[in-house]
Amino acid sequence: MPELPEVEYYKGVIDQSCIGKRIKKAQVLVPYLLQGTTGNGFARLFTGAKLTETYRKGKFLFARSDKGVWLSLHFGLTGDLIFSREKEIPRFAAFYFEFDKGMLVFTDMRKFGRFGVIEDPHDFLSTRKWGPDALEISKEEFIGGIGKRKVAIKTLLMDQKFIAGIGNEYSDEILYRARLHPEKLANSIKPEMQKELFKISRAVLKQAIKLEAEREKMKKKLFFVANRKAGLECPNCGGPTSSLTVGGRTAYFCPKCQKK
DNA sequence: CTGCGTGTTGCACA
DNA sequence: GTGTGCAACACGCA
Repeated sequence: MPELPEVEYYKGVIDQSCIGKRIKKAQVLVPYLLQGTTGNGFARLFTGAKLTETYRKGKFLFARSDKGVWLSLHFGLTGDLIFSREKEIPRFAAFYFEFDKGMLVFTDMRKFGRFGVIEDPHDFLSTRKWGPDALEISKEEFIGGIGKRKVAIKTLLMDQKFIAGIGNEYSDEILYRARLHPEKLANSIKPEMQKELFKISRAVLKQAIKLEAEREKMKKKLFFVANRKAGLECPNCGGPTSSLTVGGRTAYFCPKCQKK
């Protein structure tokens, strides 16, 4: 679930509720998901600290502490970040920061997410060879990449080393809007459509951010993000939607509207 | 009970 | 180097 728009929303959660406030207590509940230090080390590092700024790239989120390190977050499949004013600790909480009024909680039911302590986000990302963020990549780089890769366009859009931030759901939405078949080879896309695809990618992500990546709000406007099933009525042609495995992932699309 | 899945990594193979 | 396919991670749900 958490792709670029969701992570951007989580960035806002920290920005609006946590920046500049003293962390009264930091606690790790699922050390299995923690990287770069131990549960105790993490607790010691953040208890008494203040978060000073956040930075998102692709599906990664970072928050700087005034003690000179950064918190790194990756949401995996089911990671979630909430600011809660309740007393009890939410189910599946992996760690929390307690503030004067409320707590920031990272939950992850399926435990594919990760959190940790790092020195510097840029070093961290460059060692993993992450590509530019989907909202920051230049038109030239986007088009250049598409032109020379002989892979299914869906696979390329989801390739984090090409562009960071787009996952299975938003890639389906982008291709639906561009009327491109998910299996169409990237290097077979015509120049006009390359430009169009660049525009549409940005538009889809920005629209989702505007809707706070909320399923309910996206239901009508981002059809394949919110509706992941075959046999549904395509909002455009009324025909049934279909599914296909592309690059090991399930693609939902409309076979009538999206041609190779 | 079986199969499936929103993400990433690593590895075998063509 | 390029690209593909799969397994693994953990867990709820249909």
